[in-house]
Amino acid sequence: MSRRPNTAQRRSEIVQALLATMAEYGYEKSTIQLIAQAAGLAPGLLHYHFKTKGEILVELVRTLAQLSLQRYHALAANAATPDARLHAYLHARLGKGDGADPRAVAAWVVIGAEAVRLPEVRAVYQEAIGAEKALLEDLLGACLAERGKSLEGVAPLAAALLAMMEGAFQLASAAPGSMPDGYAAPMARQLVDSHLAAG
Amino acid sequence: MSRRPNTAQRRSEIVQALLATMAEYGYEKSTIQLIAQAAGLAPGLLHYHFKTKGEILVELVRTLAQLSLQRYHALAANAATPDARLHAYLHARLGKGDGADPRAVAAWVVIGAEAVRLPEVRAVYQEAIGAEKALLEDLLGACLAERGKSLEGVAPLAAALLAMMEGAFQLASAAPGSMPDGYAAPMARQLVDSHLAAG
Amino acid sequence: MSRRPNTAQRRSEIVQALLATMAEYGYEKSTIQLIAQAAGLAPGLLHYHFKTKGEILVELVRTLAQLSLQRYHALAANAATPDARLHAYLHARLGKGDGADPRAVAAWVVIGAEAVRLPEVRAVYQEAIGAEKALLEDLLGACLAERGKSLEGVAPLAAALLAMMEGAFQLASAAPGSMPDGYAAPMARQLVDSHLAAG
Amino acid sequence: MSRRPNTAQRRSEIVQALLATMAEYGYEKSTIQLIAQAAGLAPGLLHYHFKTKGEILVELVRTLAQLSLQRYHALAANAATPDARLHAYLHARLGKGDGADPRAVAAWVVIGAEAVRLPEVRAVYQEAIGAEKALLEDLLGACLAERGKSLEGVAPLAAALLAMMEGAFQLASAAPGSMPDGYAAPMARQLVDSHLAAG
DNA sequence: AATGAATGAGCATTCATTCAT
DNA sequence: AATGAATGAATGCTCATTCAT
Repeated sequence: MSRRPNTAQRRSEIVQALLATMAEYGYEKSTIQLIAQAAGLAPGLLHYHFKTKGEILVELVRTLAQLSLQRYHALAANAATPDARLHAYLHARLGKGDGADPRAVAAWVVIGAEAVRLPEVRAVYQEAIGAEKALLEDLLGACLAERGKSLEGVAPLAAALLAMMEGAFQLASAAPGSMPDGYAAPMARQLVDSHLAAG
Repeated sequence: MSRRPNTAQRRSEIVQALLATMAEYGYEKSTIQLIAQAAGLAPGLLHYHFKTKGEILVELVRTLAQLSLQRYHALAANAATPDARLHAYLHARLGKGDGADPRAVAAWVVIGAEAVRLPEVRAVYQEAIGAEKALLEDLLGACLAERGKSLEGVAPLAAALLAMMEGAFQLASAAPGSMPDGYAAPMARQLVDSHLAAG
Repeated sequence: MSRRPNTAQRRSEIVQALLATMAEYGYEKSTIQLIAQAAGLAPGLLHYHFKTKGEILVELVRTLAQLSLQRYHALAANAATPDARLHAYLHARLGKGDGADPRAVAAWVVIGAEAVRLPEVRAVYQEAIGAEKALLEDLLGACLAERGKSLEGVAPLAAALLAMMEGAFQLASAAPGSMPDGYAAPMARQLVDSHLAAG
Repeated sequence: MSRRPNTAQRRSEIVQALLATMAEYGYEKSTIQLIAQAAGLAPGLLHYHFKTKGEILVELVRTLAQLSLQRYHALAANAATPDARLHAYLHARLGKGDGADPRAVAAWVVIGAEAVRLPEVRAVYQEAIGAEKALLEDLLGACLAERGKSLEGVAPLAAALLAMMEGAFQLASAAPGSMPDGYAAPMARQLVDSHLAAG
């Protein structure tokens, strides 16, 4: 008699389609037509499942943020010590292969720029950044605690590492040839290890 | 009887206007009308001085890259040692005040995202990043040489610092409240100092 | 074993929903989705009971016309003289309270404008206006006959009163604050009474 | 060197084009394309001279209101007595021929319905109605004063006449065949004359 | 009868670019 | 050099209607 809702499935398809187009065309040039085509759906249907194009973007931000956390948790499952967990984190975020998706990285860079001007995007972007920062502070704090050191400098250290990660995404997407191969994860590890040893 | 050309002046005014609008509206939403208004010029005049809107953007990228180098050179004028020059560089790029322009930072973030999809922008963006990276490698190399150390690891270290700087711009523009105040320049210095000491 | 059809009930619900939305949004902006929501029905169901949106409008015109006549007959039931019947009519159409529905009045105004351009609506609208005019001519004619006067001027008089009524609806819906409170029914009565006395 | 603005001229052309299309298609169906075509202009140009379609409508309301007053003043120029001026007014508003424009009447009816739902339209519509009502009260007041009568009942009388006029426009546009030919102006005159004589 | 997803044409609006003056 | 009007394609969004379930 009635028809089963399939909204969740469709919404996810649409968000994935935006991810794909945004990595190639940016947000503004990812037209509804283009996204619909990438999703294999009729254009009008996108506005049935999302009120505005901006809502698709916001959901994409949420999806990518969640994905990032999931990837860490998967890699950190077997990490026994604070240092191992920190390394797992840096590898999850900066390592190549193992589910690293250049499209997702490029889309994240575009999102970062949209967050500069779109309040709704900025809100969810900041939420994601805040969660990431809190996690990183926890990880660094555990490493410091194990060494019997003060937690005082943990906030700026986490901030600097976060910046390094975001910048690595930026440069990987916009100036790929200019960067050494696979520098990010090992270098981040070395820098933080030296700092923890010295501090 | 002909009046003297003021093209250079006008072009500069237009580029500055784009800088201003892009920080607030992004590139796509910085319409010719809006840029003209910000510059106090008639819309039609912009296409007299620039063939396309994209050309204004490319010139803006060049202008900002040049500005960044100038700021370093101004601050490094009195730096006598390699370490002093490196610190001057990090301060020039990450320090607050002293000519740090939030609008320019925001515009640079937007440019980074446009570089992902626009080949002409990517070209000049990579050129700027390449120059910055070369400068940074020089500075780091001099510090290592002074300590009698190998130059082997200089490329990834420069890359990591470059990433940290770009990421700091990103986060300063899109998630300002989330970051500790004035963390970037000191933390970058500490990390590189520890690394140079340990390496 | 088949359930009993409830088509008549559903059609009425849908028409009432259009009445409600049209008073607030007009006809064009009363979307099928909106009407369905106001009726508490699924959108698809509206096209099961009505072939097109226009058909709902036509049925609404008929419903309102019928309602108007019913209201007069209810109020005129106890009127013994021609003058009493005329007064009952004017009160039924122009009086406040007693079932006067501002939404119905507003909807009727909107219908009047749609009748300007939609032939199917104009047809039923004119039918309703014609019936109203005939009734009014009958009522006025009886008053004149009772006074032993000629029926000659009855048509323009009925037309003028009809116009006054329609205009009162218009102004009540679109410029409510501008009109004196409860002016319409008494003033119409006075004007027609003076005219019958003088004519 | 510079180009002379022609905005006033263009705006007027566009408003006239809306007047023409609205009489035939209503407001919602008067698409920008259609209005542009009626004005002989490119569609995009309409949004150069008006920010939104609604603004064109608002200007049309103002234009029609002004026109109505002008028509009265032209006809009343030679009226020496209060009664002559009142008759000139009724003739200006209800008389056929002499610049009576069926398209303007139909457009006014459509405007009246749009005023029900669009606040910006309602505002200017009410302003126009208010001005008309004030003028009518002045005219009626002068007639009463000349007869040495109280001005007490002037407000509802003006309101009733205003309603009659608006209703006459409505019926002339939506049910033309149903009304007697040229009934409105003479009948309005008779009704008000009887009333003034009797009151 | 009923549901809610799906379609696609149509809409107001935006905007880079052109051009007459 | 400069102005501001003009163009027309493109875009996000709306919506009556259809249809599989």
